[in-house]
Amino acid sequence: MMPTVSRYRDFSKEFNVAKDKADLLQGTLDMLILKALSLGELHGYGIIQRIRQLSDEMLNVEQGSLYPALYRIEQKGWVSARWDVHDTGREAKFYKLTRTGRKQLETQEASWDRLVLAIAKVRQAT
Amino acid sequence: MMPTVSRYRDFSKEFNVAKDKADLLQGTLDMLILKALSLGELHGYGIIQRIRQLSDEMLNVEQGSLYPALYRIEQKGWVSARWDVHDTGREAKFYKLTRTGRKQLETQEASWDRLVLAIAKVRQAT
DNA sequence: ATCGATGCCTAGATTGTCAAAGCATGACAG
DNA sequence: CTGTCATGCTTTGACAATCTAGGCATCGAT
Repeated sequence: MMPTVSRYRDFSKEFNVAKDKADLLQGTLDMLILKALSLGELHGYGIIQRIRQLSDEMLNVEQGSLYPALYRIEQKGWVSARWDVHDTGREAKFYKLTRTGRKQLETQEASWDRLVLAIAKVRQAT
Repeated sequence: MMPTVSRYRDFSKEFNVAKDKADLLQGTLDMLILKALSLGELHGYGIIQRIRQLSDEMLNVEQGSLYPALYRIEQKGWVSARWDVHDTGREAKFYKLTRTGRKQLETQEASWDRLVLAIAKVRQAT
């Protein structure tokens, strides 16, 4: 046993730069989108703004993250989409929570709560 | 040799024990490892057990996640490693938090708190 | 005329986690 | 003695989600 040389890939080039804005953790975006939509029908770009606003500018969802996520979520039947014109006269794709989506939101929130609790337990250890 | 697939089998399903096991979200593992090591020097396998125990069995870190993470973390200088023999007489690779690692733990904990807060803000919206 | 904000979409890269496998040793039951 | 199990480290490959960085189009204001 006891190998002398490690052969894991070398990530040492990375340098940790402090960012003022927090990157989303994988798995949280769906919940945020569903939550945003639970407050009412909304189009993609509006979802980004709503999440940013509700989080006091702490969460910034990139478009390149959002739209694929919306597609994914729609495929799963958690939201339904339709093109519509909104007050400004511009067209946009409006998303609406389905019943399944609302269920899913509850599930994901419960999951999130469990994770937060579990991590809190670890962190409070002395 | 290797008995079919049994080694990593999830016995909670077979024994019908509701584990409520949460999958780790990407980005949380480093913090958990650093936290575990902040309680004292430990080897890899022990880190897994410690995290599982501290989280009341809610968090289960796979070996295939842990060891690459440890390597990554060591490359960043957050931990130092040395081979040693422990009380059982077996060899193991012991990891120890460096000063940089302790700072990093604080940073990641602050980050985590910010994320949890931000998500809480979104979630409490009506 | 230009420019920023709005609005949607995509390709590619990155990255972390997991599943699964291999190897090795010690303890212990049979 | 032999087999099995828990311990212990390593590696490969798959996978999924996010981000970067573009593209396109419309609109209002300068």
